[in-house]
Amino acid sequence: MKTPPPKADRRTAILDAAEAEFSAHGFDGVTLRTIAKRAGVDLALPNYYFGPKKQLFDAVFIRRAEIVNQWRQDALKAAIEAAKPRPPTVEAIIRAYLEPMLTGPHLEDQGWKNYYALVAYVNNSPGWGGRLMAEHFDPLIRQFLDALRLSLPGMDEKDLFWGYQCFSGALTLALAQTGRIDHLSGGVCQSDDLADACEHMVHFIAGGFEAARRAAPAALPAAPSRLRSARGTTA
Amino acid sequence: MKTPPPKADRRTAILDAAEAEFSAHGFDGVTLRTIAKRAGVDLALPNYYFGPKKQLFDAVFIRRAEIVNQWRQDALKAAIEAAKPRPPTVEAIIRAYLEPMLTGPHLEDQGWKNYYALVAYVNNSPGWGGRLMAEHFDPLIRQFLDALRLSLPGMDEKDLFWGYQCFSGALTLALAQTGRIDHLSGGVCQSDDLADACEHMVHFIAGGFEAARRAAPAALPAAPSRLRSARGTTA
DNA sequence: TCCCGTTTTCAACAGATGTTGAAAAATAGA
DNA sequence: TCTATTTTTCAACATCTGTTGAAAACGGGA
Repeated sequence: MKTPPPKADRRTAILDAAEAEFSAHGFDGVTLRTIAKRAGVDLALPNYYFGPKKQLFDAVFIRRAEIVNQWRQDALKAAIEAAKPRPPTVEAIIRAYLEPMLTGPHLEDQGWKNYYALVAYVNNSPGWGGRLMAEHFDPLIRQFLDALRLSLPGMDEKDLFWGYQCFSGALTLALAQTGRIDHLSGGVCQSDDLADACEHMVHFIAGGFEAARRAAPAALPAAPSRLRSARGTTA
Repeated sequence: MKTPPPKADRRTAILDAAEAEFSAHGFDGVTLRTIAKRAGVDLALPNYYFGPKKQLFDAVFIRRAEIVNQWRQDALKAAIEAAKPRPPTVEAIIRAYLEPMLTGPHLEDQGWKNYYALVAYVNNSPGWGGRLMAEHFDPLIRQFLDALRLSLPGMDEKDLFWGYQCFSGALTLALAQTGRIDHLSGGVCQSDDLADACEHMVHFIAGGFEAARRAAPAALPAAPSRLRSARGTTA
C-alpha cells in the first residue's frame, strides 16, 4: 500500500511514519526510534533529513497544509463566482470551507486521515500549537470570515468570531476521528466517515451562524432591509 | 494563593500541580519530577499516594468530574421542571448543559480552568481518552440527548448524534482555552472568558440543532405544525 | 517514655530518549 | 575506472524517565 517505490523515497517514508505516529500519540508520545522503525529506516536518518524532532513535526504539519489551503481557496472563489452579483449563502461558504477537506477521493489515503487528526491535535494544543495554526491557516480563515461578513449583514463582530470558534471546534473534533461518536451513537455515526460528518456539519454550522446573528442583542436597530440574506424566513 | 494550609495537604497539592501540568502539556509532556517540584513535595510522593503515573492522571480527571456532572444534572432537571408540561426549548437544554460549567464563581479558581483544559485534551485524544470520557460523562450526555429528542420532535437519530458531535466539538475547543480566538479576533474575544463563550455558544448551538432538524432530507413529510419552536420568524 | 503505623526523604536502579560524529556504503560525474 | 558527493549505518554520549526499596522522620496512643 501507499505505493512502496522500488527504490524507496525514505524522506517521504519518514514523513508518513511520523504523521501516523504523531497524530495517534502526540508530539511527546512518540520517539524517533518508533518513527524510524515504522518507516523502515535507521534511527539517525530522520535527524539527517529534518534536523531535530520538532522540525520533523513541523515538516509533517506543513507538507499538506498548502495543498488543502489551495483546495479551499479555489472552492471559496468558485462559490463567490457562482453567486454573483450577490454574496453567496452562509451554507455555500461553509460548504466551500468543509467539502474540499472532508470529501473527495484523497480520503481513501490513510495518510490524509492521519494528517487531519494531526491538525486537530495541533489546534487543541495550547501555546506552540497556536503559532503553527496561525502561520499556515489564518490567512485563509480571514478570507472566509470576510465572505461570512458579506453574507451576514448586520452581524456583530464578536458574534462572528465566537461563531467561528464554534465552527472551528466542531470541525476539529470531526478531524480528530476519536471514535467517540461511534460508541455514543451505537454505530449510527462513524467518526471516520468524514464525508457524512461534512454533510451534517454544513447544515448545523450554517444554522448556527444565522441564529447567532438573529440573537444579537440590539445589533440591527435600523435593520437594512435592502440587503437581506438570500435565505428568507422559513415559515 | 489557593489557600495553602498550615499543615499542607500534600495530596491535593499534588493533584493541583498535576492538573496544571497535564492540562498544559499532555500526559507524555509532563514528568513526575516537574509535578513534584511544582507541588513542593518529594519525587516519590506522587507514587506513594496515587501509584503509577497513569493512575495519577486518572485521579486528576475524576476528581472534579462528579462535581460538574452533579451541577449539570441539577440544571437539566430544573429546566425540565420549569417548562412543564411541555418539553423545554432546545436553547434551555443547551443552557443547562453549558452554564453550570462555564459560568459561576468557581471559574475564579484557576484550578477549574486547568481542569477544563484537561477535559478538552482528553476528549481530543484518540484511544484511551475515549474510555475516560465514556466512563465518566456518557450517562449524563445520554440524559441530555433524551431531552433534546423530546424538544426536537421528528428529528432523525443520525442528525441528532452528528449535531451533538458539533456541539461537543465547539464546547471542547472552548474548554481548551488555547488563545487562538484572541489572536484571530484581535482581542475582541478572549478564550479564557468562558462565560462570554457560553452565552454565544448557547445561541449558535441551539440554532444549529434546529437547522439540522429542518434540513433533514425527508424526516418531516407531514410537518407537525402544532409543536413549533418558541422562537418564531424574525422578519 | 516507648511503640507502632503512617508519612516523607533519600539514593539509586534499569531502561529509554534525542542527538551526534565518524565510518561505511551507495551514487553520480568525468 | 577513479573521484567526489550524498546517503546510510553504526555505536555511543549525556541526560532524563518512571519506579522502588530502605531508611529516616513524624504523630498519636498506652
